[in-house]
Amino acid sequence: MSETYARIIIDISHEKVDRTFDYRIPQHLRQEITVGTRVLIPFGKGNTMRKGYVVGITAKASYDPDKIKEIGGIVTDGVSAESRLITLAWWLKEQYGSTMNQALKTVLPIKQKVKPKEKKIIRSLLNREQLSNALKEAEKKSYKARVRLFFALLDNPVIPYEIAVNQMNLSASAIKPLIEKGDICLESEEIYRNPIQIESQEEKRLRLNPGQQIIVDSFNRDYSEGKRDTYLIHGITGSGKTEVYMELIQRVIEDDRQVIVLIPEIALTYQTVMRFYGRFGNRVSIINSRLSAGERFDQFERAKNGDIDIMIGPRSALFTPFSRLGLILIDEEHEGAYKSETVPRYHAREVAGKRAQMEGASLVLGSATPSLEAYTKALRGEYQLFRLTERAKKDSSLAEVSVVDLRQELKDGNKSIFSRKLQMLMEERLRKKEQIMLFINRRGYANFVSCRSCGEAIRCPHCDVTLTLHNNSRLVCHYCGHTIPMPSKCPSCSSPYIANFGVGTQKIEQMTKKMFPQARILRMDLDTTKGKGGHEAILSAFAEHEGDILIGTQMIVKGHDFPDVTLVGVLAADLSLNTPDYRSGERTFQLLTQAAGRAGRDAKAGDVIIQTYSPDHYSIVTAASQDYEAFYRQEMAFRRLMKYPPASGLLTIQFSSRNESVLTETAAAAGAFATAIGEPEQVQLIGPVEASVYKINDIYRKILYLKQENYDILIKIRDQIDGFSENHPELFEQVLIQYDFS
DNA sequence: AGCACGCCGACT
DNA sequence: GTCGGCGTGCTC
Repeated sequence: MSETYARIIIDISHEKVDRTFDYRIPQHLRQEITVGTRVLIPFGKGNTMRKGYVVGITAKASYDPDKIKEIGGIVTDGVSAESRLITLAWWLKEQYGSTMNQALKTVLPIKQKVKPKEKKIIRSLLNREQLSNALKEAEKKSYKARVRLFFALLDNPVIPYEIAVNQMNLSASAIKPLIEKGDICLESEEIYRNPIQIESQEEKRLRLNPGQQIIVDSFNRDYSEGKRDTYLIHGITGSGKTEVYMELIQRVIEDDRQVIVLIPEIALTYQTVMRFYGRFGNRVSIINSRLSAGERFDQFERAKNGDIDIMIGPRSALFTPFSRLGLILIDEEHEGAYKSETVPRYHAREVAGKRAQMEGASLVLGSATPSLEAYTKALRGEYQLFRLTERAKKDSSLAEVSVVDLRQELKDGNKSIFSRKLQMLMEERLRKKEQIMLFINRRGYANFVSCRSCGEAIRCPHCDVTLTLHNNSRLVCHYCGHTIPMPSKCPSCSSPYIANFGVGTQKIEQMTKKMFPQARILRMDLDTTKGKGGHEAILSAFAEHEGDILIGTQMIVKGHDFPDVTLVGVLAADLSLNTPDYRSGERTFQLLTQAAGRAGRDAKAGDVIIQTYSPDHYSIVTAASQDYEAFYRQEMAFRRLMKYPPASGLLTIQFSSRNESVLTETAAAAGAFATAIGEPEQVQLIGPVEASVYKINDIYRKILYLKQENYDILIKIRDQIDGFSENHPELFEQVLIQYDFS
C-alpha cells in the first residue's frame, strides 16, 4: 500500500510558519486522521513536539519524501472549535473552489502578527544599581543588544515583548541567555480590549403578540426535543422580528450554548447593538470592520475562552470559534452583503447552514423580503416558514403607496426630478413640520441607456438585461456579448431624448434646495459619511430634527426608525431595475419595500411616492401593493424561463490576465473544453464574454457562465476544469481562474 | 516559536 | 587563534 501524507499547519501564530507542512501518517493512525484532526508533530531542529491541524490528505508529497517526518500522535482533548472550523474551511474550498490557504484565511482570519496588546512583557530582575553596572559591562564588551535592552530597562523596568522585538530589534537568541542568567524574566498578562464601552441599560422585555409567540413556541418545542432545524421568518418591516430573536437567543443561552448573530454591516448601528447589550449585558460582543486586527483577535479569543455567549457582526462573525454553538441567526437574510466578494466567494447563508449542521445548531433566517433562494427552500419544506404580518406597535399603520409615471410627467411638460404629486406632498409636509426622506436607489455605476420620453431602457434581445454603454459608442450585453452601436434615437419610439442614466445625490440636493429654499436638507452618501461615525452623525442629526429632508442612497432606508417621517419619495425606481444583473428585479423590490417601510412607523399616516418610467413592471407594482407572494411568483417565473438561480445553478468562471491575447486564447480553450464535457450533462454554456468592467488595473477579465439545475454537476465540471488548467500550464501560466457559484 | 549556523568583535 | 554574542534563515 502506498504512503499517505497529511498536510498540516503548525499551531504557532507567526507569519513565518503560516503555511502547510507535510508529514507521514503512520499505519496505525490512518483510520483516525482526517481533515480537521489535531495532531502532535515533531517540528524543527530539536524535534520539539507541537500541535498542528490536518488540513488535507494526499498520496504524493510536495516535498522530498526522505526528509518527511512522521506524525507523533493525536491530540485527544475533545474536538476543539478550531478543528471544526478547519473542517469547515475544507468544505469551503471544495464547495466554492479556492486553495486551502484562501479558505483557511477566511475561517481563521486572525493568524496575524498583531498579537494581543502587551501579551508578554519583559521585567527587569535587577535593581537600578545592578542594572547600570550591567549596562556598563555590556558597553565595555560592546554587547549591542544588551546595551539597548538594559538602557531601556533603566528607563522603565517593564517593557512589552512586542516592542522589544520589533522596535528595539532584539532577537530571541539575544534575550534568552539573559533570562537564564536571571537578569530579566518574561511574564504574560492578557488584556482584552472590549469594543463595547457603554453603560448598560435594562432592555425591558416586551409582551409578544400572537404571531411572535407562535414562532417562539415552535422553536422552543423543537429545541427542547433536540430537533435542530432551519427557520425562515418572513416578517414585514416593523413586525418585531428583533423581539423574536431575543427570545430565541435567551432560550439557547439558558441551555449553556452560544449564539452567532449576523447583521449586515450597514445595519449594525448603535441602536441595534444597544438592544442586544441591554438585554444580555457583557455576555455580548460585536465585531465590525472598524475594529483593528488586534481587537478582532481579542473578541475571537474571548469567544474561544467562553467569556461571551453572543457574537454580533457581519459575514465574518460566522467564524467565531465558539465550542458549543447552539444557534446562528441571520437578520436581513436577503442582503447582498452576505455574499463574499473575495475568493472563496461563499454565501453566509449557505456556510451558516453547513456550520449549523456540523455543530448541531439551529439556523434562523429573518427578512421582510426573503431572497428567492430562501423562500423557495421554505416552500419546498426544507425550512420551516413563519410569517409576521402585523406591525408590532398596535397604532402604527402601513403607509399609502402610490406609483407615479414619469413618462406622463414629461409629456405634461414637467421636466423636474419631482413629480407634481411628490412636490405637492413635500410642500404640505414642510408646512406641517413633518419629515421627508428622498431616496435614490443608485448603487455603484448605473450606466445603462434609457429613453426619457417612453422610459424604455435598451435591453439585450437574448438575455433580458440592460445593455451597458462602453466608451460612449457601443452597447454591450454582459451576459452573452451581444453588441450594437449606440443608437441616436430611441429604438421603440424614435425620440431623440435618449441618454446615459445616472443621477447623483449631490445633484438632487441642489435641485431640492432650489425648489424648497426654506427647507433644511441633510445629505447622506459616500462623501458625507467618510469619517468615523459619519453615518451615525447624520442619522442622529435627522432624528433630532436638525433637518427637514434627508437625501440619500440605500443607507438611509436601513435600520433606523424615524417616527416623524411621514413621506418617502423614491426618485427613480428604475435605477436599480435596470442594472445589468439578473437580480435587478429582486433588488428593486427589496429596496422599494424597505423604503416604504420607513414611512408612518408611528400613529401618523405615511405616504410613499415611487417615481418610475416603468410603472407596469411587476417589481414596482408588487412593491407598491406590498405583496411579496405576487412578486415571488412572477420573479420565479422569470428565473425559471431564463434558467437563473434559484431555478437553476449558475457557475461563473472568471479568467483574468495582464496579457489580453493569452487571456482570449485561454478562455476560448477552457470554453471549448467546458462545452465538450458539459454537453452530455446538459449544461448550458454562455461565453466567454468580457466582464462588465473588462479591464481593471491593467488586468483583463473574461467570464464563462455555466447553467445546470443540478448543482453537483456544476461542481463536477468545475473540478474537471481545474484539472484541465493543471494539465495545461502553458495556457494558464499567466491566467488566474476563479469560480463563483450562485 | 525556537534551534543551528556563521559572522565578527574581544580577549587569553 | 578561540570564545561567545547576536542576526539570519529554516523548520515537512
